[in-house]
Amino acid sequence: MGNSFRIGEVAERSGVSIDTLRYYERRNLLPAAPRTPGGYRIFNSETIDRVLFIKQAQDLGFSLDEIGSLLSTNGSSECRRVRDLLDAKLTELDTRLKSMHEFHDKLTRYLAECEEELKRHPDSAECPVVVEIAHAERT
Amino acid sequence: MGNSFRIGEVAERSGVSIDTLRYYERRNLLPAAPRTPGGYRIFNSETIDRVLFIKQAQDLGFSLDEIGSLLSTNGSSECRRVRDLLDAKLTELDTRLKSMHEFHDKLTRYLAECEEELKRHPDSAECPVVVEIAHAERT
DNA sequence: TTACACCCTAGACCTAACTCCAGGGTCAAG
DNA sequence: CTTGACCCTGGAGTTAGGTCTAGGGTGTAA
Repeated sequence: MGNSFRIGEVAERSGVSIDTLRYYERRNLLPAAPRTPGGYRIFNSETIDRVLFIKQAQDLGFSLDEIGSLLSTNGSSECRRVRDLLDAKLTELDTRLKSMHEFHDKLTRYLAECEEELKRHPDSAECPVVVEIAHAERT
Repeated sequence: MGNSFRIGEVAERSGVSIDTLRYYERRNLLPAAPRTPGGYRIFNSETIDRVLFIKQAQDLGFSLDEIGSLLSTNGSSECRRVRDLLDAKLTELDTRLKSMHEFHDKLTRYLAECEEELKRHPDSAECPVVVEIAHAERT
C-alpha cells in the first residue's frame, strides 16, 4: 500500500506520461516491474526517484543511452567501469558548464547594450543587439 | 575573394555539413545568400560566425526556433522585444546552470564513493554507486 | 572542350524520444 | 454482476534536426 503504485500514480508523481514509463521499461532504464495476477504493473517509490534521476540527467544533456549505461545494474557491473564512466561524464559536464558560463556572459553583455540603447533612444527601432548577433562577433 | 566563400568552404570552416547550411537557410536562421549567375550561393565570413553562434546556443539547449527568434532581423525587430527575449533566456540559463552544478556535485559524490570502495576492496564487484543510483536517493 | 570537383533542387529518409491508437482485459464500488 | 476508471500489448505516428538521393547544372584548369 504505502509503497505500492500503479502506473498512473507513478506517472503523476514523477511528471512523465504512462507511455513514457512503459517506454523506459522497454529500454531497460527501469527494471521490469512485477505484475498483479491480471497483468498490471506494480511499482514502488524507488521507481519514482529513479525516473526523477533520469529526467534530471536528461535535462542536462545526457541521452537515454548514456543514462542507461550509468544505471545498468546488470550482474556483471563492476566498480571500475562505473568509476570510469562517472569520470568521463564529469569531464563532459565541466566543459558544458564552462561554455554555459561564457554564453551567459555573452547574453548579459547583449542585454546591457540593449538597456543602454533603450535609455538613450527610447523609441529606437534599431537594436544594437540584433545587429551584433546577426554579425555574430566572436566571444 | 578574401571574404567570399562557396557553401563547401563555409561548411568546412564552421564545422557543419553543406546540407545543414541549406537547411538553416530554409529555416531562416541564415539570410538567403546571394547567388552567382549560375546559381551558386555566395557567403561571407559573417555567415561563418553566425553559424558558430547558432551551434553554441544549440549546444546549450536552445532549440532552433528559440535561436531563430533571437536572430530575427526582420524589419519590425524592435529593441524592447529583443531585450525581453534576452532577459527570459538569461533566467532560463541561470536555472540550468544551477541544476547543472547540483548534478555535478552529485556525480562527484558518487565518484568519491567509488574510489573509496576500490581502495578498500580492490576486487569488489559490488559498486556502491550502482546500488545508490539504482535506488536514486534524492539530492 | 573536356575533365572533375563542386553546386543546385525537391523530396524521401533517418534517429531519438516519445505519443497515440485499436482492440481488449482488470478491478473496486455499489 | 455490472459499470466506469484504469491497465494491457503491438505497432503506427510524430517532432526536431538533420542527412541522403536522384537527376542535373557550373566553373576552371589543363
